[in-house]
Amino acid sequence: MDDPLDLAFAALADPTRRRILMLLLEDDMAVTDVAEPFEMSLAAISKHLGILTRAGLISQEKRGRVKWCKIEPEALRDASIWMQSFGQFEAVNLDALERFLDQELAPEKGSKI
Amino acid sequence: MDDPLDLAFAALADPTRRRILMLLLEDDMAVTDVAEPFEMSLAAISKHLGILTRAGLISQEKRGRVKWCKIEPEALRDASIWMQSFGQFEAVNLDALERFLDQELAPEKGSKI
DNA sequence: CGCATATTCAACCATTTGGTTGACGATCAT
DNA sequence: ATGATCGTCAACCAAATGGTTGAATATGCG
Repeated sequence: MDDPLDLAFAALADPTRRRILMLLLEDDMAVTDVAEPFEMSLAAISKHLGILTRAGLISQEKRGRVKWCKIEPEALRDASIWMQSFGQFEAVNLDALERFLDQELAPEKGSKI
Repeated sequence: MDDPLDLAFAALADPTRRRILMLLLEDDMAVTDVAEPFEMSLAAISKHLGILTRAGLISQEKRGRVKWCKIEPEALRDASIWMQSFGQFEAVNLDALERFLDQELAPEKGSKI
């Protein structure tokens, strides 16, 4: 029920949350700044951040009135290891990586990040 | 909405479906045989298989009255790549990564992206 | 043909999800 | 102290999810 893999995969299943992770890959950010590129209420982003936090994919630390969000790549490892158990995924092939990044980063390029 | 990654991660988020994938890792199986270890109706398993199929994680081929389910690692690869990009490039500044990829792919890589 | 097997479909149900809005508690600046 | 900013909470909503059951559709067998 509370299998960490459930939480991690479910968290990753939402494109907004994956975009958030991509943002945080660049730098730690305050909640408000995370929300800025999205056409969505701050409360909605706050919920997404809560889901990412519960999944262990990010951590949040409050300093003053600002809550800083930081990516926690370790949690991704378990999910990654699960997939490796299929044995058929060797090293990342560069073309595939490029295709992925092109697709995933495209929305960010439009905005000034 | 129809992002393949959405479908793949959402499919992986359910423990029943992950168990099904583990089963299919051993061998191709008929729907009924997939369902056998689960305390759940056949219809429920059939739905799960549909979700896995739509996500591209398995394929189903009907031979006679039996529908054979087969694991399809390709879709898992994209998801795996997505996660590995965090593990591997966590500390890399994205600009640098993009510059690296541009440089790596710029010379006449006739790939249609 | 007639029956059993394999699988899906359709309708239904409870719960979860992803979003909204408005009020609220903290914290900082003047 | 006043007021602006940061973020969450609570209540609500529509839609999706994961399950059920019972009927329906193929297909194979004797």
